[in-house]
Amino acid sequence: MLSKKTKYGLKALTFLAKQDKKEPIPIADIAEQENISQKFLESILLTLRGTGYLGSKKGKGGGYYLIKDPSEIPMTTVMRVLEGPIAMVSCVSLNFYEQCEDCPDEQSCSVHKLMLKVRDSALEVYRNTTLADLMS
Amino acid sequence: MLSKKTKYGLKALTFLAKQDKKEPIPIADIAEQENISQKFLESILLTLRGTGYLGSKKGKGGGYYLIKDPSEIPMTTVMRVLEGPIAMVSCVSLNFYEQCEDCPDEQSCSVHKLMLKVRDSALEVYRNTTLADLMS
DNA sequence: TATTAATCTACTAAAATAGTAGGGTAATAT
DNA sequence: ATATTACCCTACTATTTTAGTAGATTAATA
Repeated sequence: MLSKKTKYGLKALTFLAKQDKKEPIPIADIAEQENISQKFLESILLTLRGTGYLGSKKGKGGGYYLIKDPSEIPMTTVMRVLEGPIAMVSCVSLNFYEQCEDCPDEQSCSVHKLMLKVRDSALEVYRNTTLADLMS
Repeated sequence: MLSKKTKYGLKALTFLAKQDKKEPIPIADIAEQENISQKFLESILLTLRGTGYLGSKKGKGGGYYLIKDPSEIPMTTVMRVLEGPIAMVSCVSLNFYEQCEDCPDEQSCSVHKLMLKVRDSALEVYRNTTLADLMS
């Protein structure tokens, strides 16, 4: 299941992408519009800032805003930051690879075989989907 | 992340598929060979029996065995029984559909849009992969 | 200087995961 | 008849994740 963190993060990004003017939007506004706990959203946006796609400004007139065009924001980065590894087992993870401690041979492991396929197909979706695709 | 339940279930199924003779294999043997807690495996195999692909026999000479040919056992069924819905959000689930309580409009929801694509791609993998594909 | 709004730190309650431990019942082969 | 093995329960536990809440601090702006 997708975590609420990811769900809210995606909704917030889409909300920001939909704004006409690229002025900063306060967390409170996003939280209210998208029906998200403000404090929770606070930490989510902070996490998302780490992608480099999101900028923030303090003080009056401050808030969050997109740095890049939605079409330049692929879901791969967003999902990795919010949800963690795209792979369902660490032994097929590109960015978070780890050997399974109980697995004697990766090449002959049935779980490895299946999860490799699943990862590839998910990765293809995330790579070919940008924030712009989610706006319409 | 894939649960150990699913991981162990897949390993057990593959183990059974690899047997030359289709005689029943005791749980204890599978557990030992695949390095799985016997009690845990017990409950997993019981769950898997619900798919109709797995048979069991009590008493001496008893155990678990495949009813169908591995090539006729698609991962869709196996994954649904072990891991639950293939969809990452209930609003895109085929077998476990539920409306999101916080979502005013499914059609315009960015999460819905993305997760629909992810579900489709995962489903394609699971539908086109059978137990036979995991054996080699 | 006051206000606004992001940032940081710490804590918590509930649920899920991954088991362990132990009991008894039912079927079957020898 | 006995041993073996699946089946089916209950109950407990330890760890991790999830989804927050609360409150203090820092920075920018009017």
